[in-house]
Amino acid sequence: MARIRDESKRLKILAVSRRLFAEKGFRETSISDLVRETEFPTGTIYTYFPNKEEILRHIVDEGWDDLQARLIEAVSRAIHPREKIDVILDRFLPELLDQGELVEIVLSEPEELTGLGGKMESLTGLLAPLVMEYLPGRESGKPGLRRLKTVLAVWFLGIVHASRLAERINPGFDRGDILNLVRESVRSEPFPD
Amino acid sequence: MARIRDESKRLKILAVSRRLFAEKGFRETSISDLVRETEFPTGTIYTYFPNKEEILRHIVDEGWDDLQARLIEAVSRAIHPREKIDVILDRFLPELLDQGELVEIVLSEPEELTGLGGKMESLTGLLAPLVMEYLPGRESGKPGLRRLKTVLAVWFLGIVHASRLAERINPGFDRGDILNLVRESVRSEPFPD
Amino acid sequence: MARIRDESKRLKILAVSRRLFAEKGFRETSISDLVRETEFPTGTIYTYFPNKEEILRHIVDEGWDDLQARLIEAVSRAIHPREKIDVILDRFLPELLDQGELVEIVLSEPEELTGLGGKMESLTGLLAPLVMEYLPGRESGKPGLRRLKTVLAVWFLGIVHASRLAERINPGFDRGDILNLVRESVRSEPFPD
Amino acid sequence: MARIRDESKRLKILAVSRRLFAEKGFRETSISDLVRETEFPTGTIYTYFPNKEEILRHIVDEGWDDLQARLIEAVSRAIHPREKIDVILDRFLPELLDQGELVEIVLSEPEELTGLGGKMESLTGLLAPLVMEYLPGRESGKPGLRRLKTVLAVWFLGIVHASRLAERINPGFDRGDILNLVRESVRSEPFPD
DNA sequence: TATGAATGAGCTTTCATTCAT
DNA sequence: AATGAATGAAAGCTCATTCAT
Repeated sequence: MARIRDESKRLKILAVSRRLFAEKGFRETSISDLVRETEFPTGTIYTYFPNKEEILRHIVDEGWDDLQARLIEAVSRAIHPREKIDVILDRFLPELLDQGELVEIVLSEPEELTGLGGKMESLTGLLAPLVMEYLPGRESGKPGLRRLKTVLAVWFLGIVHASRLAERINPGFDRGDILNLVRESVRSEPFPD
Repeated sequence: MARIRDESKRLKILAVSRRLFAEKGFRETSISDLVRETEFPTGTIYTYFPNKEEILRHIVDEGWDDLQARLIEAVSRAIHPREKIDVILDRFLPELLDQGELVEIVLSEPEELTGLGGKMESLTGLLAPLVMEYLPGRESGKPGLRRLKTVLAVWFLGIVHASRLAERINPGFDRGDILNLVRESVRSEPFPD
Repeated sequence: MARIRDESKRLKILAVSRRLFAEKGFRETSISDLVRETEFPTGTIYTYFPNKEEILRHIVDEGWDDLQARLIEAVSRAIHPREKIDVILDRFLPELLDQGELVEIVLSEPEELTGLGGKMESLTGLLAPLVMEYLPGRESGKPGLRRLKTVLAVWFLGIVHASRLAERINPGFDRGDILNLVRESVRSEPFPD
Repeated sequence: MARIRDESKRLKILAVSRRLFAEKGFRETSISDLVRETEFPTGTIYTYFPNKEEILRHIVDEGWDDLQARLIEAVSRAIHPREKIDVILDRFLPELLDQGELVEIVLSEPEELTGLGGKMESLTGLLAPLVMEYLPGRESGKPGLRRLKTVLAVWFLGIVHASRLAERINPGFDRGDILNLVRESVRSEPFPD
């Protein structure tokens, strides 16, 4: 293996693959598609990645890690629970929905390749405490963890999938509508100063 | 006359394909997989369907039409807005989430093959008036159509996708949690007698 | 087998097949093409012909026999050598070139199926004596049989193939030009009263 | 660098294909026939040609171009009109008829694949001026271009087709007879010193 | 090290013919 | 007798990966 010097080639392979996997699908994209679009020889692709699946895994993992790292960084800078929620709604979510290709891939390709489940759990683990802290006390008390996980999953997947749909066809709403909906839903909860 | 077209064969091809498409994916399932599992010769598959894509389309369309027909029938029997919502929450939604294979396929395979967008629009068109009627008057008035479509899409896709996830991995919640969440969310809206 | 009653069906199968074999080629025409175009069920085709090759053979043989029979009939009615030649040039040849589909098939499909060689020999055997009789005495004597066969074959195949070409593409001449050429070539031979 | 493209493989594929296409026909020859006879794996065939049709096109085009190039070269070296005609009759024509496989293919396979029409027009365009120059003045003047094209086509196709026939069956004459016939016919035209 | 020709199992689909009804 | 569903071998072609150069 040895350290591969030309990082720009590696990134180009990832960028081209991400575009093609999102457009045509993973199975429908052949290595020779990548060869044509990157203008790298076949052998070069295999110098950077051991096989096609590994390219997909890197796209998803690096994309996700990047997104999550930025989320963590931004959240950690905020102090009040409310600020943290603001960061999630106003920075993380738009950034996430901007990654149309990544979203498309994660939603279409098999769990085994994308590890969507695990990623969602890791995200949930991150968000749950923040949300819990943010939620006002109620008579009936705060929701349990199980309920919280369910809410987060349904909303997260709903948002992401709806956004993907809005990018492919015209379902009568767009990404902005989705973001507004989420923001208003979250903030409509009565919040005690 | 020659042998008569055997509907049970057609159904077996559809059932086996649905299972395999859901388990392994459409592209990952080969015609010879279908041949092995149906125990029909290749030619027989092509007697009933002109090509592989058409099998998928039939699975999705017939499954969806069936689901929607039962929804329409049940809703039309209910009288009060609230009853109609009950029918959706207590009959349609569980039935939908019971169709794990169908859900898996519709969520994973390309829009061109499943027509998910169109199906969702048709469903939304059906549900929107019911929800509108059900919603209580508010000061700020009822939500606009655009907002309603967004809500319905996000919830629908979120529910369905979360349920699919719960079937594949263990994300800390199950289908029951999802159904409860939806029911309570909908019914928590203050409803005027 | 038994005698098949419906001659009109048999003829329709032959007519449709002749058209399709000429247009697309024998191998490129499938039995289901014939089924579609005749609007007969598959089984019916096989009631009239034992297999696809036999259809081709019947097209060629019946077409050729018919042509040749009319030639013989017309020639036998003529008395003088010159009249016989006239019949060939002015009746047989135009009739032959009118059978575009037949010509196309005989020229494109394999010898084994069309028996072109044998048919040409039979035609040559018929024409040679007529031409011999027609040819004027010369100092160097009349051509030998071998030479005559060669001439007849080259001319026959050249005429027929050129005519077929003129029907498919535009080579700068048409069937009329070919007929004129032949007539003038033959008649330019000085002919003693 | 990787292995270098092996021209000898390409030529072997062409040679084997030419033989099989001529013997059995294009449609009747399968890729696995080529695999068996070349002893190359399937993939290798497709390394050198994108599909079966393209193999045929290369056979026909390369064969024809070669023939025509040699004709042009030889004719351009001759000076007097008569010499040019001699070159055609004594070098080009025998060379052409020697290419039995090529002739067989060009005559049997569909125009769309062989481009016979176009090739004949190109040949005619080459020969017509030479013949025109060669032809003696006559009272009635020289033949028009249309007539000349017709003659050339009928003779060319007749010669070639008759030669092909003589190679397949025994029609009572051989290639030598055809060549003699042509030479004598052409030269019998009274030619002014 | 970088390359791209080589590989062959596997893909989807076709189709002439048969034969149960 | 008439039918058309059934058949399965064989078609043309693809493609992820390897490895000789």
